[in-house]
Amino acid sequence: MKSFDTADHAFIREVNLSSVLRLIHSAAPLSRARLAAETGLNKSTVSSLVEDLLDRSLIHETGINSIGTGRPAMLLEINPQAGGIIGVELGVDFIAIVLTDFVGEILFRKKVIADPAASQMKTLNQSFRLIEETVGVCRAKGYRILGLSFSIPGTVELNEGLLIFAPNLNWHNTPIRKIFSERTGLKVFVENDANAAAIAEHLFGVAQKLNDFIFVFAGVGLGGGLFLNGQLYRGRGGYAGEIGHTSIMAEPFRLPCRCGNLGCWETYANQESIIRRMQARLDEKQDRTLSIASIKQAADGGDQDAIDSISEAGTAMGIGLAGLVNIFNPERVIIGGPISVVGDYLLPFIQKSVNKYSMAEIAVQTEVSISEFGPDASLIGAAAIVVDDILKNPTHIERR
Amino acid sequence: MKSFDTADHAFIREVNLSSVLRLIHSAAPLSRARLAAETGLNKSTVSSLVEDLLDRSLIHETGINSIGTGRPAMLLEINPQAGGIIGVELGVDFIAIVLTDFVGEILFRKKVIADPAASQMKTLNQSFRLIEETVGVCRAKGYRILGLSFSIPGTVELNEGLLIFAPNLNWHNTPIRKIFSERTGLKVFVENDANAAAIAEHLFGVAQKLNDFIFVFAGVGLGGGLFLNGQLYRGRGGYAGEIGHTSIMAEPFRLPCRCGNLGCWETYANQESIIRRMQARLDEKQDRTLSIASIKQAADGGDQDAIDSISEAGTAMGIGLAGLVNIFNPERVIIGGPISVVGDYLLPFIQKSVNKYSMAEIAVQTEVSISEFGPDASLIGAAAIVVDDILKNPTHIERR
DNA sequence: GCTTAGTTGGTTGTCACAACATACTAATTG
DNA sequence: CAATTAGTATGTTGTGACAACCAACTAAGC
Repeated sequence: MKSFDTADHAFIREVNLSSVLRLIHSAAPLSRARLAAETGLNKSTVSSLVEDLLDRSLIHETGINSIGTGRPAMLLEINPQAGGIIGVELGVDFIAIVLTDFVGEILFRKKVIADPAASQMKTLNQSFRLIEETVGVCRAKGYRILGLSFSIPGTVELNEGLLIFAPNLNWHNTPIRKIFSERTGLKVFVENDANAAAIAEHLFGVAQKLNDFIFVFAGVGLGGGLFLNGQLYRGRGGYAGEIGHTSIMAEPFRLPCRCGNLGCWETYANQESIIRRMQARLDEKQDRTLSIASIKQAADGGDQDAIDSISEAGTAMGIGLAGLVNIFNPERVIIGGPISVVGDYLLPFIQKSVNKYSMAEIAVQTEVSISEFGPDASLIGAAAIVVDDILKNPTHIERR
Repeated sequence: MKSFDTADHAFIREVNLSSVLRLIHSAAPLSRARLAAETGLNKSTVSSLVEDLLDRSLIHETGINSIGTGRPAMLLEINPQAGGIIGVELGVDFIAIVLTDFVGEILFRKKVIADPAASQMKTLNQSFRLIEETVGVCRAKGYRILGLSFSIPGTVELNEGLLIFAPNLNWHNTPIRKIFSERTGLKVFVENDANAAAIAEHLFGVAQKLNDFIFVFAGVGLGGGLFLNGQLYRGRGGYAGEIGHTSIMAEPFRLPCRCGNLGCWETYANQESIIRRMQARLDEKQDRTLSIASIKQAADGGDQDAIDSISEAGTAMGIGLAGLVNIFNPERVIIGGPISVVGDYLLPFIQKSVNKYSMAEIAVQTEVSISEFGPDASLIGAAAIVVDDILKNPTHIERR
């Protein structure tokens, strides 16, 4: 549906408040005078907006800059103590929770095992108890709670905060927001895990100030968080980002994919593919159960089989990414999720095959990075969603 | 670069003028009262905005609706005579020009052969003469000229109206806007051909009111116009949309691609691939020079070889599209460009393989269509760019 | 050390502008 | 005539722009 959104005075104010707040977020510390110069707003307007943001406790005055001639400037920064944010990641066999402040610093975190076979109700209750505990921690610090946010491996409807379908959890049409806002009274956000991770990178990670980048969440499969034209792209029904299901011509064997086809890219480049490659090498020598952690350990110890297994997956990863780079001409591609523990071994091979298989003039414009958040990208991302909402709509937080 | 755009009174006015104008564009005829109801704006505000748009001749009062009780409404529509728009398509071996009115109706068109070996200067002069002729036609009708717009098979920088690189023309860094605005005094727009075609579909074609769709321009290669979140997506340097260069596993043979790799999707699905398939079938029988037009003729005559050649390309097209459908979860995929002359034969095979190879829950949300503009999509698109600019920024047109 | 000029930061008061609320007029049906 | 819907006129409110101002400092000359 096309939008015919209109504007009024309140909208102007919201836009300008957001501009000032986001500028402080990305370039703090800043004086009122610098803000006026950078935004093009009048000095008096900036003063009024800053006062408003101070009233909402979203920023604070943090010191005086007396370098140079003239009156020293009062510097402004984001106020980390604006409030606490609770992020929850619902995994297939775990629930992770984090409490952060308004600048994404972790104040408290906890992770518990969840039984994949347990009922939805049981898992939700388990989450609720974790949330209650975290709320307690937050209140003990004297922070108000700015929001409660869920990162979920599935498709999501944003307006209603509805989980449409999570294949690995086997949950359908779960009204997450309704359930948790009723039980906690908090403002509840729900987002897909790869999208959440992309927001984390945009606000706190290696994609700050970028308009066009792709987050590749590599774990069981390959999920993409597409950040395009300065915003997340979700597609018609929230399914956008299923990047793993194009066939690539990297290797002769073709494995069945969870999507029903053969030879999909993700079967060559996901976490499992590294284990499989290692297994194939070891079969002739010995037999033991492998994990991505144990393979990393072997690689750290100089085991060539481990290093080769990771390298091959990296090459396959890069071949698929090359196609995405051609399609999106992104500023950056970020690899995250469980696979990022072996990121240092993967990266050079990914970069090499991206450069080899994507068009030269596009490849030179693209950087490939490993997420700094490692396996926590989605969890941090849940919290980042709340920060993002406030940066875009500062009036969501009350003046006082 | 991130944007910290600010808002002021003029911005509110622009937003609201645009909202009203776009609503009239998409749902005319409408009364002021309906506009107020649909936009949520106050009745008096709508009256003021409508008067403004009338002053700019962008809309006109077109009749009275006296159905039902109460005072009859004065209906408003887009004014086709708001002005003329000149669209130019620079092809490899032709220059096409079109004059349209403000609702995209063609008032005049012409196409001339261009020598691919000729100097850039010569081709530009040839274009200039065509433009002069078209300006004459427009002036003779008493229309002002709203803009001059170029659709180009290459990469473009929008702010400067600069052609960065067009591989098939072998033009680099050509300042199209500078050249033509100096020589004609008109407002000049420059856009990539696939992007222009996407805009044409959005304003006048089968993508009206859609927020997320993909236009596939199939000719020499496969170019994509990506319309996402209600706007064109161009990527970091304007290169986005190179969709043709992922390898697909459709067929055993692997042909070299213009990008330097082997077995790219576009080598199986572009216009040339149909000719090649037909050639292979005919080699054993006879020898003659083939074109897409002659193959269509054969298919129309019931020639099974021709029909099969097209079908195979359609299947290959669908396999590649399935990957894009998974990535973008679009509302629609539109096939256009030179290949669309055989669109009726292609479409069922494309649809079939899209459904087969993309994820089921995503495939059901996606429609595949052939462009109604056929080979003219990019040319109409050039004109559509100007309409789009005015719909978004009505104040670009003077009050009088 | 004192004075003065110059520079930069930030506030105050006035204005213009756009949307809004309200009350009105206009034109139709029954 | 009442009821209904379309559209206008008037005054209010909220917003940013602008210009003038005050505030706080540095630099330079005596």
